[in-house]
Amino acid sequence: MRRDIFQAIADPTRRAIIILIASQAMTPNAIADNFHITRQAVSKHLRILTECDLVKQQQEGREIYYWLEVEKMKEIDKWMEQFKKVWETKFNQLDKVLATIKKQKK
Amino acid sequence: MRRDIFQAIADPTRRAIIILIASQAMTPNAIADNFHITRQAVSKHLRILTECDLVKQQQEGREIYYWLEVEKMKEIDKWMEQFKKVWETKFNQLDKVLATIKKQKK
DNA sequence: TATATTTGCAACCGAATAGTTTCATAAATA
DNA sequence: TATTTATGAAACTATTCGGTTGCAAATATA
Repeated sequence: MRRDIFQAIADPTRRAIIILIASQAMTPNAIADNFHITRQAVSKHLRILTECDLVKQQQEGREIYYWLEVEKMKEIDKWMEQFKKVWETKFNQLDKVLATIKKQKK
Repeated sequence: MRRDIFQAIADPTRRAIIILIASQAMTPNAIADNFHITRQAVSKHLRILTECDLVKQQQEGREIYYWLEVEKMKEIDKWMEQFKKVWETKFNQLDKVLATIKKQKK
């Protein structure tokens, strides 16, 4: 059972949930109201998101509030940084790539 | 068959391939040398990456060079931007979240 | 206390995933 | 020309995924 943030954000429903609870904590029922899937399916998504620490929860009576651990989202941003270098220096433009191919063929 | 960039980067091998060909174009054989899977498996990953326009290819004789379309990676960065607002304003700190929960319960 | 609400968990199911082996094709080379 | 090399596609397989229904447990309410 692979369980990392990249696999977590792969599913479009989970991405929508993430956005939904990014600015306010919500219960599973309230979250499920926004989708055409069962509350249990939402619960499973929340479990996956919780397992990779993207989401935190706190019980209030019989309700459980879930919210996004925005800090954890930074890990994706961190992974992205290595590409920013490439696209900022514009090293990887098509013509440069083709030049590299020519060079490799020699 | 869902085929989007988020699903594409979900697989760790594909993420490694992406990094590998980010700065230089490579052939499937050369890419496969870096992993403990068959060349055919790499080919399948390249097809998935190509199908969502993350990777481009150009044939040179009997070799085919693959490289990362860095421009396309910006779409991930674009999606991330909505969270940057949240973590920059530090609105989503734990204490604030808990305050929101309390408020909702009233 | 009896009932309603909120939730997570387990079992099940069809589809997708990531890998394999086998094969066909096209280009380079002996 | 015959052979080697580089590649993609097809068929197959075990596992994972995203959903469902049904159920049990805990809390709130009538």
